Amino acid sequence: MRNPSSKPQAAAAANSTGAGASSNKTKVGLKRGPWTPEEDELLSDYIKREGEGRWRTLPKKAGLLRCGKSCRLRWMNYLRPSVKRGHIAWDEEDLILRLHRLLGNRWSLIAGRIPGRTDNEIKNYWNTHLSKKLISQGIDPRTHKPLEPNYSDSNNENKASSSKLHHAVADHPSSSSYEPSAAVVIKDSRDASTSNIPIDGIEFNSDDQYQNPETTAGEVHVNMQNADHEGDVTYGMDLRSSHEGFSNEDDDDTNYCTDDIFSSFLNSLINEDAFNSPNLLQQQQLQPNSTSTATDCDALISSTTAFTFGPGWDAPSVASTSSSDHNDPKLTNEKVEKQF
DNA sequence: AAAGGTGTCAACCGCTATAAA
DNA sequence: CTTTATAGCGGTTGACACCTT
Repeated sequence: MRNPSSKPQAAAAANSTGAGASSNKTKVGLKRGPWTPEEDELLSDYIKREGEGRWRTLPKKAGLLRCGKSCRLRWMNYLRPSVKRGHIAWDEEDLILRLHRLLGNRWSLIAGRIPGRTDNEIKNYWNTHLSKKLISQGIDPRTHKPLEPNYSDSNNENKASSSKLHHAVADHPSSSSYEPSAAVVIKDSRDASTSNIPIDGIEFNSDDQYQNPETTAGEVHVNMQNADHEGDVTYGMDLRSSHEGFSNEDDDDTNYCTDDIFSSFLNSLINEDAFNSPNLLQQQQLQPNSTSTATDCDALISSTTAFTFGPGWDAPSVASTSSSDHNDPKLTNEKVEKQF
């Protein structure tokens, strides 16, 4: 197995053909493939001077023979100072698992909750590690439920294009085949599909799921029926904004809310999820050698804007012993309210 | 030691959403 | 309303390092 931390330098140093590129120069003389240190420097210097944005014109101004898209990707996934590289810690992995269970293949959303990690990195990590890990534990990575006996067969039948075996486990489009039982309907404004998110103990507007994206666009209806807090809470949210934070410019509609609200909402879902998931508890029990501590998690979480977990998230042992507290939607709601 | 297989991940592709002209 | 530019997303590819035989 390769040392992941050594890869960036190696990749950056490689200056010939690149991943996904059949030739080095195509499309009117634009260079493709791995970035050289010189190109990285040009791009970094330019962005430090001029700032991000205007990607189409950036390469020319920066003296790069790359398309703007490639520049943007390189900056976002590699050169940005905030990008954290290296091994994904256990608590990060755990958070990815929880978020994937909630959100499906919404890599950008997941990445937005994990400081310093990019969607590409998380997607790769999921495809290469976590999905296999779940399968080895008898868990369907698409649904986070126990695998069906014929999982592999049906999965392969539905494969459309990937020819590599190791891609098969990752070949689960975010919504088309992902049909958990429960139901948060999250409509991505960019996307005609919806995510159907399983959350035990919370009932979510199940009538509309998958059927009518228009009627549910941008909204999550949460009906906390088993709580002291009765009545519906409607969250309108632009999921695209999660990466950069909300603009707060188009909040004419009072139903629409800020990133903080979405953050809090998601936090509450994660907390709910954390204490209602046998799979996660099982997984946590499978990590006896984990060095993760509450401090680790605190450090991770504190660096995220408006991202506050309750104490029960900190350590698996707490989750297993005080789950009743964290199943209490009242507490979850109080945490949400504290955000304001 | 060599060949083939496998795993990893940076980079690419195609597509959609949004804003501005 | 249409067109164009820009930004961003998820899925996929392929080079390369490592592993196994």
